[in-house]
Amino acid sequence: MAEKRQVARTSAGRGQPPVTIYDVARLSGVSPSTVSRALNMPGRLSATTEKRIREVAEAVGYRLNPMARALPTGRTHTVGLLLAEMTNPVYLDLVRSVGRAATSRGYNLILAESVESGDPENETAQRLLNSVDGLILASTGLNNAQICTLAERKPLFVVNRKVRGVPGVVPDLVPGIRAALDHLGELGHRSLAYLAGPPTSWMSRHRASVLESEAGARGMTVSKVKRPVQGPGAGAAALREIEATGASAALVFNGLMATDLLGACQGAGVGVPSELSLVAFEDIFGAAFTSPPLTVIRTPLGSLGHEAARRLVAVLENEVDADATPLSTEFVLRGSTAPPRS
Amino acid sequence: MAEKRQVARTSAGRGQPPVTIYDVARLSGVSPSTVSRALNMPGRLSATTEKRIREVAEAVGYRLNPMARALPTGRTHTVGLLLAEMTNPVYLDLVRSVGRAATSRGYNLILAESVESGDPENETAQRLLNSVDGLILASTGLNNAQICTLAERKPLFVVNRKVRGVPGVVPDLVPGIRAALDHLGELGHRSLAYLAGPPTSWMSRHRASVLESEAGARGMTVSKVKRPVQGPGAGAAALREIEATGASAALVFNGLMATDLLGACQGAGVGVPSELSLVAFEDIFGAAFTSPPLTVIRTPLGSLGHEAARRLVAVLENEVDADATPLSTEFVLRGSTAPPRS
DNA sequence: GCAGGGGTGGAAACCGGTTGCCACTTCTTG
DNA sequence: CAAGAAGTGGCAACCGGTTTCCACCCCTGC
Repeated sequence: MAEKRQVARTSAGRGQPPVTIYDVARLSGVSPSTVSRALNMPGRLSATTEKRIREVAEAVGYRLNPMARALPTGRTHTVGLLLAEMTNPVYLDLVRSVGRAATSRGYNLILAESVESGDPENETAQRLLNSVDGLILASTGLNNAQICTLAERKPLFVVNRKVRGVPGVVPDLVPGIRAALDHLGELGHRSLAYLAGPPTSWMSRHRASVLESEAGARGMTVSKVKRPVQGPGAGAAALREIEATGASAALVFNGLMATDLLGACQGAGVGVPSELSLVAFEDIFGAAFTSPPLTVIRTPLGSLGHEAARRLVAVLENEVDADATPLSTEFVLRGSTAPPRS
Repeated sequence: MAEKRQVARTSAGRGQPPVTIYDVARLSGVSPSTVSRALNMPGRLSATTEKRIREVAEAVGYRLNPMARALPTGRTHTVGLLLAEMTNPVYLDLVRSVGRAATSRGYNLILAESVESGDPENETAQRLLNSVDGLILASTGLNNAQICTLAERKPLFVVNRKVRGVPGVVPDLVPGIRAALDHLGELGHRSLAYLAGPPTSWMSRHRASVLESEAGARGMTVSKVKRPVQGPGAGAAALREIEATGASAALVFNGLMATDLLGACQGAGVGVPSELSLVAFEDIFGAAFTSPPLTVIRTPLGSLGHEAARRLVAVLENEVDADATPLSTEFVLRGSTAPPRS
């Protein structure tokens, strides 16, 4: 007789227990299945009962339990965004745009940062993967094989990296790099240096390769400078390496390293742009305020995130494959370039 | 006989269906409940069966289905972070620290931004609330009543705002403001202006009030300047308002507005700090690179987020109420202040 | 007058875990 | 040596929805 609840609700949520479709069903004199249909199969029921049930649901403040829905359908209406590390302020844009694109289609965003590298990141990805319907990977340290394995389990998009067999969103580097090299060429630079990013970064290698081919086409040379170990003194170390190449202009993997390098230049009395021209990849907030303001090749990370999320949701909703909109880099001329020192 | 699956799995996830505890149970010759106990009630079973089950689970690659667990327990192991708008780069710190604190305790982070204001934000909050175990509100446009209503449903923490009856995390403004005013006082400033933030911002009002009382104690006056409508020209408008007050130094609600104002000063030929001293609340990335570099009162948003998440999880885990660690603002002297013009 | 078809709504299985209760052993202990 | 306690593990209910059948009703059309 006595209905004893076997499973105790957690005491975390104070207040009365949430109202379920069973409550709504009882109150409107129909069966639970009918309530379910009224709420998400418009037209399946007679207009009058549908309306009545809707009103009752509204009146008693019914709210769907996403977990309960997820169990039978297997769909959580959630997308995951995995970042290896997001110290770089540009990621704010990425996170925002992915979040907005997701919520605009009724999806929630689960954000995960795997500060650790290697296996832990894979572990994080695996865990994340069974809480979400689809995953977006950005700035990942995972290798291609790991990414492919993940992609077999759930729809997945990679941002800023190309992995064979896995859909990805990558901007076209050529326009930005061409404009930058044209500009540097007109100023008279012939010998350039590229300060690379982390060795695991596909994008860093990609930039180096585009840089090299475009520079070659213009009769310029590019020396690749490995990124020094990060931390205090990294900027100064990078500066020494760059000077050792004899380059008159440097292209820097990202805005953070560029501001760091700029600081090192000031500390070492190296004039920018009088003695060394600087062009940074990525237009971080603040790049316009440095002195001199940084000339950059802007990567549209916001658009990349939006695009990735948009296409991911399209896949999740079984829509005809959303055609990829092409995304491009853009050269933004500010003040950190000048003709080489005679 | 024929076991027909009534509920079709979505086709989204390719590959074989995930392995469940039923599979593990069958493979190790025990009942599903025993598997459940083996996996999350260490010691409840005999050591040998527990070990055997664990090995089988590991071997077949069993992964818990979080949704299935959430249904009976009511716990999703997820915390929500709701931001009204996160155009401000300082929020990256907040998001990261909340995310880290959450994942370090085994919780996922669901991030939501409600760009709209008013009711839509409340709607977002309500929806978010039944996907998570607890919620953190930052920079919210919600009113106190709405926040209290939310707090009745699930554990909730507010960041950078005080709401009666709802736990919150707010830094102590006094140290930062005292140091700033002492500094300005020594330089000889007597008449200050406070460029306020959005009228809905509790923190803006709080800063104004602390500013006023501390200034009064030093024989200084503070004129409150309302924030002009944002957009191009906002900085110039703010500058005119500030000049109209006759103040020789201005304190600005946040770093974004401060860099904007700084740009307007440069545009209008107003020397900073020679003609107008500037102090910004919030130490945004880039504030150190402006010219002159911005002197700021730093708000430890990262620590605030960490603290909020830490205490929230403590509540969710029914731990003895974690004692709040006091958080304080800090004055960072850079280059945007000088003695008043004669 | 009756077969057939569309419109409505209910019963019940199921998703994959968790947990209260109980039965059966095995070990203490008086 | 009997009684009670502790240790093990199975049964089955339950969380809150979704979805497949199916039954029933009413309306057509021949």
